[in-house]
Amino acid sequence: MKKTTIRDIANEAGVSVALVSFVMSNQSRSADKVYKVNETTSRRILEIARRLDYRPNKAARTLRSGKTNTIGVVLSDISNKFFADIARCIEDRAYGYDCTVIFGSTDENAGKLENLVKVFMDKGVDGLIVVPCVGSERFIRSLADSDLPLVLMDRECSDVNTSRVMLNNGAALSLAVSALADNGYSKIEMIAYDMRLSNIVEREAGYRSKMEEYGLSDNVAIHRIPYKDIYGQIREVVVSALARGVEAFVFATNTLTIAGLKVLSDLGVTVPEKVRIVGFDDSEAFELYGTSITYVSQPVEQFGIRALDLLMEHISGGDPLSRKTVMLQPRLVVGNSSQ
Amino acid sequence: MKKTTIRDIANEAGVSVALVSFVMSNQSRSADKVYKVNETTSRRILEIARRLDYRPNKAARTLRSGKTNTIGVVLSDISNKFFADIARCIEDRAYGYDCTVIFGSTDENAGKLENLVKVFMDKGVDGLIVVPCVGSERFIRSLADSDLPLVLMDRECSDVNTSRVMLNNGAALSLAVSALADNGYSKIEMIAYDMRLSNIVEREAGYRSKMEEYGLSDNVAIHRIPYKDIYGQIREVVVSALARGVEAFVFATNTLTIAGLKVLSDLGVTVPEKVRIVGFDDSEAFELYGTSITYVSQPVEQFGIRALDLLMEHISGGDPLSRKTVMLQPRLVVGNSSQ
DNA sequence: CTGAAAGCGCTTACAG
DNA sequence: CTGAAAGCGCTTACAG
Repeated sequence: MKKTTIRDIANEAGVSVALVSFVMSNQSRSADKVYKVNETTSRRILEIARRLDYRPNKAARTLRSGKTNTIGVVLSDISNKFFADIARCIEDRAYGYDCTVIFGSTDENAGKLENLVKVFMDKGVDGLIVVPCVGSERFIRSLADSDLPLVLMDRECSDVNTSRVMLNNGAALSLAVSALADNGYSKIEMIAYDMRLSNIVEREAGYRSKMEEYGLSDNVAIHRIPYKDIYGQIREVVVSALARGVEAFVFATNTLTIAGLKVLSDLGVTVPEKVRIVGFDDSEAFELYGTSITYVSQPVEQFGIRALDLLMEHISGGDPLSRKTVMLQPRLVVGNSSQ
Repeated sequence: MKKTTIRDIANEAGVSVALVSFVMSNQSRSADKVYKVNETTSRRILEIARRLDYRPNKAARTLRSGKTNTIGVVLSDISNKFFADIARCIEDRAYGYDCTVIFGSTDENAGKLENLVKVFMDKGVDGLIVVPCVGSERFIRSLADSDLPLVLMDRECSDVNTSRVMLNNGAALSLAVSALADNGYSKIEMIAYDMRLSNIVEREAGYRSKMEEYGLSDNVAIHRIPYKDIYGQIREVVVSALARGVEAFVFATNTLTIAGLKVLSDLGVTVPEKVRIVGFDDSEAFELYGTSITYVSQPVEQFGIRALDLLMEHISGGDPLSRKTVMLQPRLVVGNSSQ
């Protein structure tokens, strides 16, 4: 019941282990490739391998070759729907690359991020996909300077020469503002996070510049909510904004959108009669809300797919100068909440 | 810039690699343990290791010892909130065991499950946590007969001698029925899946027996929805049930609950005025629904924690006769939807 | 208490 | 076209 090794096959076939190894590795190449190995021998070896149910020992292969066929993905929180969806896409696509994936969640904590990356490197990964968090910039820069292939996702990190896949965050909030301004609303306020994450910063910039474009500079108001007690914080903001006669809210993230809708619902403020909103990201929660939600949609699956493809490109050589930035475009889904 | 190995340390310290290896592995034991190695030497070796930033090569260690410090977790779909939450718990807890986790999603497809398990075994895992799916019973039985530690989660698989962590599914639906019957409702119908998953079957049994307990056998009605086009299927069921004068619905899963609420909302059937419902699992979507939902709550984090603990117990020896079944208890969260 | 040596299973030059 | 051999970095008996 011991696992069969390359040596067992060699004995059985009466050839050297080297030849078996050669045949086995060529096997995984293109099917139409003509082996340089004698075809009869090769066929015999393959046959024996199948009969003995040969499974290459990955640890030995890794030790020898240095390749692990494993990649590490460091994201904020895998139980968050956005990242869970991305994780799923990466998992599926990695399968095609004959590659397994290990995930880690940072909870927006730079220390955890650093630690996770170290654990993954110790474990042995061929490359890393990382969602930066506040405070991790320096570490990520040093990481990029090492020779481990790296792809950044969802959030920028300045002065890092590597590939990345990002959302056009400015465009996302421009779409949100336009959706409301085009319906004649001008008192549009933004609810964002306190955190200085690049994507949040860019979304704020998108909001601001679009407001200016509509000549609404004087109405610009960005509310930066601390990461804890979101509901309570938003409630305060909403109450005072309503008192000032706000006409609409745009939200910087999905979590903020849900919390905002919950607040409005609890306050008995109907949408879109009393106030208009444009959300961020889709959510199954929207379906149970009374009115259909207008929201900015991200091509979630593209995050995973493109990031993995870029990483694989790095891993399989590819000159370091060919680093690419993939900019994903947001899309507006129009519902009644912005009418 | 090459990675430092045990040999570099040995050279630097003027001792054998064996001694270094011995010191390094003892180091990871209890801190108060007195080394049998000369303390000065040991200290010097440790010091050099730190100075040279020594990181043990996991592949070499695995090749030699056969241990990978990796476990595989096979679940339905990691982008599903329930499983994503579990994944997160397992990830966090595995860290404490100095162990990494690889996840795989079956999409309720026995072929995928089988394939994933094989990939994980080839990759090398010390153990497996598996959520069975319909049709995977035979394969899982054969898996349990191999010597790879295995823990079943969320769903049963008969005749498998291994540990498992399950929800008391019967009790879950009993709670749901009681919540409604105690409020005087008797025409309570259940919406479940077509799939013959053990947890669904047990939930149906729980519904049925509780109805009988209340003397409502004649009102028992279980609607089994196919896995595709859930919304459309539920809509048909709901419309005809309403025509028959149904008073309440109980749902077998979270997805069904959300879809059901959506259908009711679209039909303009208000809850609890026109019909009462008890849902399954919490969801952020409930927060945006007009009335608070009564639902059966599962201790989600316990699934991950207990399953991992059981698996680790298997892995670190533990006699095969001590297989345990952990039965998690559901809890009823009362809202207005059942009043 | 410490060292020399074998070996885990594979791949990769290097001969022939 | 095929084989003998070295070596990836570690751990584990076995000597001394």
